[in-house]
Amino acid sequence: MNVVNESPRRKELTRLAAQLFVQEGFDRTTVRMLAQEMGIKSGSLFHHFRDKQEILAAVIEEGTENALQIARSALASCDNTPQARLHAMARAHLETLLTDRNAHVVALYEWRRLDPDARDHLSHLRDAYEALWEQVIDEALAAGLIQGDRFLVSRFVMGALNWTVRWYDPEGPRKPEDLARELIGMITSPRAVPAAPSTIV
Amino acid sequence: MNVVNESPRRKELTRLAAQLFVQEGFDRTTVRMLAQEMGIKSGSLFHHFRDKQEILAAVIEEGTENALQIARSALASCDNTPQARLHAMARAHLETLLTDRNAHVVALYEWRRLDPDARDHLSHLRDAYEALWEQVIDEALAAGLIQGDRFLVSRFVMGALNWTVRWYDPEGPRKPEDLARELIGMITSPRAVPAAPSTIV
DNA sequence: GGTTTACACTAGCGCTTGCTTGGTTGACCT
DNA sequence: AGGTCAACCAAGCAAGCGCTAGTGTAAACC
Repeated sequence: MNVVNESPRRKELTRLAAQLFVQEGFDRTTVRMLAQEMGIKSGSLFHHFRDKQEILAAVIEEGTENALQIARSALASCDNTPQARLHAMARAHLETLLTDRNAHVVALYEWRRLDPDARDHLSHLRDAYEALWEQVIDEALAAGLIQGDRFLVSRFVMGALNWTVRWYDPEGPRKPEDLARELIGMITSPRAVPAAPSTIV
Repeated sequence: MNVVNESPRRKELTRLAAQLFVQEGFDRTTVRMLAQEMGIKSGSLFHHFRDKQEILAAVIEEGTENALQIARSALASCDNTPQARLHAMARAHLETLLTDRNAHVVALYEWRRLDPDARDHLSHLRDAYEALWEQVIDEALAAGLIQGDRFLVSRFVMGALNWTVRWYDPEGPRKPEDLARELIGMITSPRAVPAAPSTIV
């Protein structure tokens, strides 16, 4: 049995599982359904994963690690101003929700189906991601770009962003860039909003 | 079998079901667990509800109708300024999340477990509620209190508010009033934020 | 050439699920 | 006294569940 997400085969199976978990929900997705989607028989599934729980954990781990990596590189490559960093985080968050949508929907909706061990491990990953946000928001507060309580502002912002998975349509006219700009514009003082990056037409 | 939520007995059973659905999730809550929590045998449950699905629909219907009613009376009894109406809606929303927490958590997390008929009926209720929000936000936009795209602003605000069910602690120091004030303060221009109501110390 | 490894198969065990059936109880009405 | 009705119960059915056991096979390695 594979134990790490490194195996390409396992990675592909994880991706398929994420899709089914979104469609049906974790509990209603049976191992037989998973196996069929993967083109194998249900027994063969347990060669790749110890049990059904481990598939859920793999899905969430994959998505969260990607989000963390994207956010870090977005912060590393943007201007070093509070505005630019805030914008980069929002944009990175929304782009992750687009490219890794299934995994993130699963993470948001099925978190409580994780057993305690997996939840413990994965909450460290999630905390690392949220810490990035809180740091960027702290900088914006210190610069007077936004006002309010540090804790509440970060919760509100992450709530607004995470909620997008319930209504955002990737096929629609609005791009992640647009959403990010609008959100940052909404929470910053009007006079403080910088011009949009030059990539926008 | 009862068919309306009017029966007091059924209303009480619905309340208990909401609690279990939050604790365990809809799919993992068995009819035997529900029956035990209600102090009856599993077969007796089907005297009150046609099937398990109907219990879920009853829970969500109850919560949404309460939210709608509270929001309407909050709007009816507040000052007729965009600020006051915005604030009243946010506060009403958060207070509903507090008093009817279980039902709302179920509505947010288990919506997709509804069968198409129930979903159709309940989405009309939900649309009526969201229409209240969009109206109030339109007024705030027209008054120049906030800026941005009508659609996006309302989604962001509702996202921030709904997300509170994931982190808000009713036992903590922050009251719904505080959260509402902070959120409105965050999205409105600083100079436009009115003084807090006199009930705040 | 023999052994190991990765991946897949068939068959089915033991258990739980939502729901049904047929019948009982006790409060209330006429 | 006789009838009604909501509320409940004991028992169990058919279907589906996660997972295991044991086996086959083709490629990779020594």
